[in-house]
Amino acid sequence: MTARARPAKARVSRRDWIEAAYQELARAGERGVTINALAARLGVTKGSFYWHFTDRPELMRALLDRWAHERTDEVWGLSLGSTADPRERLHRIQALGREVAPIDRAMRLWAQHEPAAEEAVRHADRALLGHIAGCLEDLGFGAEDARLRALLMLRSWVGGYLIPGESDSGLYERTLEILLARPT
Amino acid sequence: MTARARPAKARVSRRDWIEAAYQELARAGERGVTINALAARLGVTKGSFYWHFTDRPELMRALLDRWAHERTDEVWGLSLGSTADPRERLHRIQALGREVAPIDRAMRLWAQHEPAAEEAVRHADRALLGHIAGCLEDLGFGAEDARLRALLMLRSWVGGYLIPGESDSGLYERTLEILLARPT
DNA sequence: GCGCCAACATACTTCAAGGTATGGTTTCCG
DNA sequence: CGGAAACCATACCTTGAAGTATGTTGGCGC
Repeated sequence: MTARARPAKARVSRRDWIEAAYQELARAGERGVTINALAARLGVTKGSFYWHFTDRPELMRALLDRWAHERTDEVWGLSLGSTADPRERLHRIQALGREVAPIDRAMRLWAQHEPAAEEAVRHADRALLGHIAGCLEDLGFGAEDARLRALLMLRSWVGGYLIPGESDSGLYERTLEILLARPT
Repeated sequence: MTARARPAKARVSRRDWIEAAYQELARAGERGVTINALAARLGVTKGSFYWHFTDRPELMRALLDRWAHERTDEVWGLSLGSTADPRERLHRIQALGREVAPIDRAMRLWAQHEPAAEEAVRHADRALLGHIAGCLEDLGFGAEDARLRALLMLRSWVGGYLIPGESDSGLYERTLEILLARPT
């Protein structure tokens, strides 16, 4: 136990910086990740930061890595260790989505003006869409139709980030009903 | 025709500033709307800006107004002057969506960190959702179901802003099919 | 033809954020 | 114990954008 508490003499590791930045990214977006704010939060000054990192871009790259790995693990955890029932798996995806909403939203907003972040989101989405489409195929949808409905599910999901005010409880349930409705 | 060209001696009106800012907002987002950039684009300097406006927030409020009115007119134009066929009207909504995508996206991104913009988007969405739901009711959906499907349509629509890479042609057609599918 | 004022130019200040330079302190290791 | 390396504080520089203060000009009224 190598001194995890820090109330006394600060001493902050590189990982601590990345964690704090990650939290701040999820909370206030990319532009909210400022060196001074993080330093204050960690109880140190910029001197510490520029010891562990050469510049801000390096920190931001580390955040991309951290998110990519976390997201990979999450989708991985969805694939195994779960029921074989496709509907149940889709519900778990939605539940996961609600959990990771803050950081997911921050990443997607960041990706709007940062090619590296865009690439990370693109990559993560490819995996997630594949997983969703897999569930839909297990439910009997054709490959192309499954891909389309998976994309529609993702779009309606992240679309909520950009629509203020609306927060109908039980919306996800009924959304899933519609997306799983067979063409008559 | 009061001298619309400006290659010679600049002379820029307040409306010109708002127009240029509006273009730049749609192109590069809210943070892309800088005084100097607009001045260069208009062939003048900041001195002109601070003549017509007291500060930047005033310009941004003007942009909110301009967008709100434009959006109102658009939704208005959808209501009248159109076919009575609800499906056709939904198609026109989608077509309109493609047209206004840049400024719509910029507004929604801006609304993420600006309460005034959020309120404007909220208000515009309320009207648009009402209109879409109206079309769906005309197609025989119940009021609550229509509201839900309208929201789903809007979400899937704006969700595309935050999902990189995907741009399936003919996606809107098939999306509408799914959203209009009756529960079996 | 003269003044005057709207409309702009120029040069300056301010502020926040990233980044640098350098010196001080703690820790560990021989 | 002594010093080197890790770790951090302090003070400073730089940049870009907003905002200010004041000089300058073109055109219109009369």
